[in-house]
Amino acid sequence: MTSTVADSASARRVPRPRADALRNRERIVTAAREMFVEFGSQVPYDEIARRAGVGNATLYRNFPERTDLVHEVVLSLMARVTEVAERAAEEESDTFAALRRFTLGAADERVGALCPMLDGAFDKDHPDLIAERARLEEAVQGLVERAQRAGRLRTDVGVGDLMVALSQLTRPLPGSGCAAFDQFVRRHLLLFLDGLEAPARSELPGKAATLEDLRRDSCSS
Amino acid sequence: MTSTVADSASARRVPRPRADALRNRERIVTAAREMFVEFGSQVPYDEIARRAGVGNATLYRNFPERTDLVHEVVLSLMARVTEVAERAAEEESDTFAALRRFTLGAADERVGALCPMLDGAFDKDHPDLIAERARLEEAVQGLVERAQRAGRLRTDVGVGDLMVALSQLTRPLPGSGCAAFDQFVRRHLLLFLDGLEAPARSELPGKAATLEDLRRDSCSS
DNA sequence: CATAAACGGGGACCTGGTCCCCGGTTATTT
DNA sequence: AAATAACCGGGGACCAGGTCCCCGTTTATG
Repeated sequence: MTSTVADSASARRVPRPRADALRNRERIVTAAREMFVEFGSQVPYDEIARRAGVGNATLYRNFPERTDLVHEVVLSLMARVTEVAERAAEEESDTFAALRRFTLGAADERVGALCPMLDGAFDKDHPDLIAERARLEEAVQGLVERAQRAGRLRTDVGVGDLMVALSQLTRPLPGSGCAAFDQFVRRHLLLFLDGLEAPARSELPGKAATLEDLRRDSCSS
Repeated sequence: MTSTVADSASARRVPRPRADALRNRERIVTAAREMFVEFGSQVPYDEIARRAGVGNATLYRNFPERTDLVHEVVLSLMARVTEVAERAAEEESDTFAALRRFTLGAADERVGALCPMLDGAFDKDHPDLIAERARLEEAVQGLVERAQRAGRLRTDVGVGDLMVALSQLTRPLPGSGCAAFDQFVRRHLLLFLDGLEAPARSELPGKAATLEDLRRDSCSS
């Protein structure tokens, strides 16, 4: 056995997974993300496998616990959304335009899926998750604060308000996989953003919602 | 058998249901409405019965088919929302304030529940339903047109936009029966309404959504 | 007070999701 | 290019949970 493979990994016994195995794993996560958004994270394993175009055994082999799959999906989704936020902040000069771009971009990534994730068993305190969440929060918080300092965003709203409304508005109606619905969603997001713009047109009850508020409330049930 | 009872109904054999029977039926519909909102219309029959404080047999006796129950719940909900719309139009002098009042009132009635109803088997063309829907549409359409004519509501939005966004924003997060969430919902509805107010702050893609659009799209899946 | 309608809980049936086994297929190695 | 081992996929057994009915008891009516 000449060691041509085991250069960076631990000695031997980790000969690198096969190419199609990784491809399948990726297809599964993608399919799961779509299914979770549409039917919730309790959707049958076999359905996910079918959507991914793989046998159910492959799915069970890759993710023996449902928790693992949810974890992977949430992580990948948060990474993508964070990416959107960072690019928006970087490439958009107008602070409110940056906020718009983030919002619409996040909608395209189906952030609405993050909410239903919080239902069942799901390791909320996993290190990976905390790290990724920190990145996301920092990015969005940055967008919000920048726009507020520039006087473009009303100051009686918080990151939590934006994120929750965004999630709610982008959640698909259960029955419809209807594509034309996307058009509606964009309209409503833009309307909501118009309401977010300074100066404020009305007085809001309660307090600006931070992300801490969200975490606390969503566990209270 | 002296016919003291069968005055308005068909001859005999319809001696009027017992008092507690009607009371139970009402409690069931109320419980079902709450459960549907929170868990979708596929929620187990036994759970509904438990929430209603009746035995499951009573539930099965009153609504042998799930369709019947959904039908009843939708009908009762639409009636209540229509009521809200009509009172808002009648008692509020400012046209936009009427719109606000309707929106918040409808949220209290949990219109969000109407959406998940459209998933499974559910007789969409029942006469009762068509009639009630006509009343509702007329009432809301009236509110919208009045506000638009008064120049208080932007003209690039339609009844469909309002109803869909309203439904979306009031849908509860699956996991949380969290009461504090209501506070958020009101904030977001008010923000959305601010975005709806004339003059328009941005240009929207697509066309103002009528209720016809909604019906067409939600069946396409 | 008599009576019949309505109630409620417990248990049998059955649908539908989970999870494993094993024969066939496909990427890697010399 | 052939050998080999990892990976794949479908079918079926197991099992949890929802549905639905039966029957002894309660309660409104006249």
